[in-house]
Amino acid sequence: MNKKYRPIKLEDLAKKLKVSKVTISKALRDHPDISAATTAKVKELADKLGYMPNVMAKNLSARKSNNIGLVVPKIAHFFFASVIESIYNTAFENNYEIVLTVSQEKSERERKHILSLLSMRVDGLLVSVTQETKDISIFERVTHSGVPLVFIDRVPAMSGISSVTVNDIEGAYSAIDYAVKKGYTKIAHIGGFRNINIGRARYEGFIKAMRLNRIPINNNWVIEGGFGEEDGYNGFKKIYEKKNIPEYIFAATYPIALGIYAAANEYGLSIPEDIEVTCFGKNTFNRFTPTIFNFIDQPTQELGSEAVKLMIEQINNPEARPKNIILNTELIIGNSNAKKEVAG
Amino acid sequence: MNKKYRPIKLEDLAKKLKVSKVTISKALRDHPDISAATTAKVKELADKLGYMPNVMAKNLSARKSNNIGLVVPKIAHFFFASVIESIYNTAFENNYEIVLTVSQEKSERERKHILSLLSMRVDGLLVSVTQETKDISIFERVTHSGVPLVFIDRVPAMSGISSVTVNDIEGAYSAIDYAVKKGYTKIAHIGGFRNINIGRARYEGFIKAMRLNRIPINNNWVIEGGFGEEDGYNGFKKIYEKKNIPEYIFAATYPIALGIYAAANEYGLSIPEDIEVTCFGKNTFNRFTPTIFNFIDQPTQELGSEAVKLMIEQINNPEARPKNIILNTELIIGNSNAKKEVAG
DNA sequence: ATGAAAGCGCTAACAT
DNA sequence: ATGTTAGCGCTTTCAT
Repeated sequence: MNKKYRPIKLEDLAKKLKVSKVTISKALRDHPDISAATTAKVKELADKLGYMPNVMAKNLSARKSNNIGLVVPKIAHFFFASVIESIYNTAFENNYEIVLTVSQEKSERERKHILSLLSMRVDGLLVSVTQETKDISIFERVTHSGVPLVFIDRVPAMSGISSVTVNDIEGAYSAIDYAVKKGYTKIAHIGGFRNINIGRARYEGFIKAMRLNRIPINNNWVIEGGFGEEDGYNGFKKIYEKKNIPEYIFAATYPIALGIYAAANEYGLSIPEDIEVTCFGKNTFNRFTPTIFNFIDQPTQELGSEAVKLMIEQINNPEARPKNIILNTELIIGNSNAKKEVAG
Repeated sequence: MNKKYRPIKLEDLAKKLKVSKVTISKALRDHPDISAATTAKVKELADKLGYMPNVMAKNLSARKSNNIGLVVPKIAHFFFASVIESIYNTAFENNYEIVLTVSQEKSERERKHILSLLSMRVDGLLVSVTQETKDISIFERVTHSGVPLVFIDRVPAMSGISSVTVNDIEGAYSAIDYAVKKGYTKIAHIGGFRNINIGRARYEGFIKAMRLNRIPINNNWVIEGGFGEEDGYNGFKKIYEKKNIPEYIFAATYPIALGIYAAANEYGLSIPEDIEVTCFGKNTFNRFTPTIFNFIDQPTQELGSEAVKLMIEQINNPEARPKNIILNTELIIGNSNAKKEVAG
């Protein structure tokens, strides 16, 4: 290992070739100013010496980073892992780098990350907010800085900003509609915080479907909380303690459904035999295996790719008006899923 | 939106306060040179004006990035999502930024990413190689550049480099041992490519356990391929076509197991009733729900945190000798898992 | 076709 | 305690 290693720079190449830095710089970028002969010579030497441009210097000089900042609440969660992967792929295809940060559902951490991404002078910012984000001042600061902002799936209460989301109301509605058609009347909803769109819209879809189907809403069966496993777990316990068990639960997220499962299990209740559960999300890691939940499937790949495309549009055309893209969900019933996919 | 927005810089603050840039720079960093009074004044103004240091300039000047580059084959895969999340958390605690790139199991893409991370002058490089990586020249280039390198889980055939891995041989051994104790003799292995450690070690553990237990090895039942679902699917088909079905399959990864499940399903075979399957990995997204596979559980959180710690050690002490950390696995049998966790 | 000079925003070394 | 100078590695005028 070469301790005293110092990366070679333009100047080193320039000296060896007895030309100026500028010539090297231009040659490496195939600038028409430079003759084919010297360009070839420069490239050959650069290759031989393993020259690597210093991107910090390059970006500083160019006053742009070619980076898109990304802030998500979680990674180890199927929905986000899948969206992130899609974002990376789309960015790669378009020659952008993604700088990913993880807020761990903490709005304070989210704030810090956004500030440091702004400090990095990212060309744009892709954000899926935490479940506790209420203060939107940081986002106002972003737009005020002139940095394009696109929200993905989770959008704070704030207008005039581009976003890519799914039709949560429709999705929730379809889950309740399915239950009603199946003859259930004892229907519960364990939902997320309503300060952000997905919590609110899923709740609204639930209410709307209940009303239109004239199913009475039992307030003990409508729980508001976080989006995680512990929230589903606690939510179910709250319901159980009232000594009146629903037949069907619409959970706002897959982790919530897992928490419900765990709590039900403790009380000796089986899913889906005793209680049928439907949730947003789909664990495609398991797409071949049987599952005990029904899913309101979200198009994670599209969410990611549309968000990046929208971002690039905004970067290239800062005048563009904010655009809100809404994608559709699909209700997938329990094991029929596994069977269908395997058959297809 | 302020189109003509230009981020404020040290100089702007300096002018307003009628002091020099250096004073500002030092004040903001709490340099003892500067009096408490001016420091306070500077900070107040910086705050008011929303000053954000330009990290490109800062890093260029400081000749270090405070970034650690990370290259993984996949994100939307429980194992990697979990390791990545742990890496981000540990880096955050230690004030490092992670720059994540995804090779999508393509060694060519991996190479490109490593080069661009080197161009970014990352302080160190964390890599989990693709399943097809054979050419190690890029890694030699990294170490030759004096950039600390730590491999995570997947290590190419190359010595003298730090790594954090799990005890794959032991893990594989335990999976076979369990099968033998249960009375199975018709045992198959659908494994990954043996050009990288995890494919090779899992295969070796399998062979070793079979030999020590004096179980005959049927070559039709030992498949080498990739680590993905399609590889498990194709692997099982190959076995099935020989018209002799094993009782037990040890799959190298969770995706392979999923592929096996899908293929078995097509032939009308059930798992675990007709064939029992054990694989590396654990889908903690499902840790509460029953599962049809047995798992050789890998400590994903520790893999991530140990890797970052090791990396920081190497960054702080470039003289440090390479260290190879090997973590243990744990065999988890089917549904006992769900029951245990819920009970606990 | 090639090069000299200036500057991107910051920090470190050396005055004052 | 504060300021001056120089330089990080690159790109962009503007000459030649």
